[in-house]
Amino acid sequence: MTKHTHDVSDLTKNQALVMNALSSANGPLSAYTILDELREHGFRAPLQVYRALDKLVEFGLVHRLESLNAFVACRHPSCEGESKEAVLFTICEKCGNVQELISESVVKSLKGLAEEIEFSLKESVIELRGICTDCKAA
Amino acid sequence: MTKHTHDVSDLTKNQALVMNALSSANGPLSAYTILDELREHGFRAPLQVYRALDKLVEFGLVHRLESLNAFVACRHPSCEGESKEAVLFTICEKCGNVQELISESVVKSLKGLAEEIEFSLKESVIELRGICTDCKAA
DNA sequence: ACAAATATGTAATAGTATTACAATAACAAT
DNA sequence: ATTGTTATTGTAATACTATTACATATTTGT
Repeated sequence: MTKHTHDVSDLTKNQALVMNALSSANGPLSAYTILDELREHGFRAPLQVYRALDKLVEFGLVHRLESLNAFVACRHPSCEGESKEAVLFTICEKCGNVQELISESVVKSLKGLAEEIEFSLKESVIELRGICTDCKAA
Repeated sequence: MTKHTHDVSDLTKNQALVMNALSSANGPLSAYTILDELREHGFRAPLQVYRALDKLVEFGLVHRLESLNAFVACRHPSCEGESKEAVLFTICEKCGNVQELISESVVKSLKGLAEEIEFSLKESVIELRGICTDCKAA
């Protein structure tokens, strides 16, 4: 890998297929859902999906939602690079809607805490579960 | 359930066995590891573990680590009640050590963010991945 | 004692992810 | 252009995590 940023043209065939499936979805997808969607494109085994996902996550183009065992395309064009400590998600437990955010104030308090306890922070998993605005209104 | 707090004497037989397995472990355990440890006490099926874990998590006596698919006994005596929005974990990717913390500053920024975007926060999943002090030293 | 609610036992199945091995394609350096 | 190297792909088998369904037993409240 010579470059440190990635766009679709950098991706291999399988990576591009998985990326496309996630980008055109309007929410998180499980690996096996992606597999089923890509069978018509020749996918036959879970590993084809997991390998592509591994790379896409590494590139910062895709995020894994730990509490959902699912994956979403990144909405922040700038997620590549050092933002693995900063991204957070809200997950509506009613409608399933997922929002991706970066909060400077959260990042700051998190990094402050890490420093305080001398923990060398590499990556943050922050998933806020609750009810979104729309569902509260309804 | 008439009371809102729980100690070991409130627990059923299976809940107490699972709680004890987690309490005497020095780190997170997977459900199936717990199952294996409790076979000698008569456990035979995953569901016996999962049902107990569900309750223990509900009581606030046990936390689930989403990024590890594992469970830990709560170290904060006060985790029962409204702290599901506040607890966070550091996970050392080298030695596997897990530390449970509550940071007022993190909680505050998180709640501030939730309010800002009108998200009704029920529960926070916060798992900080990195290298712990001991492993950095070594 | 009885009904209702809670807890348990067991089997089967569903969902998620990895290991192992073989083959192919991409690519840099001679 | 060939060779050696690395990255990617294909495929099968397996391991790990979690839930559904159904039967039985225990506890609790009246």
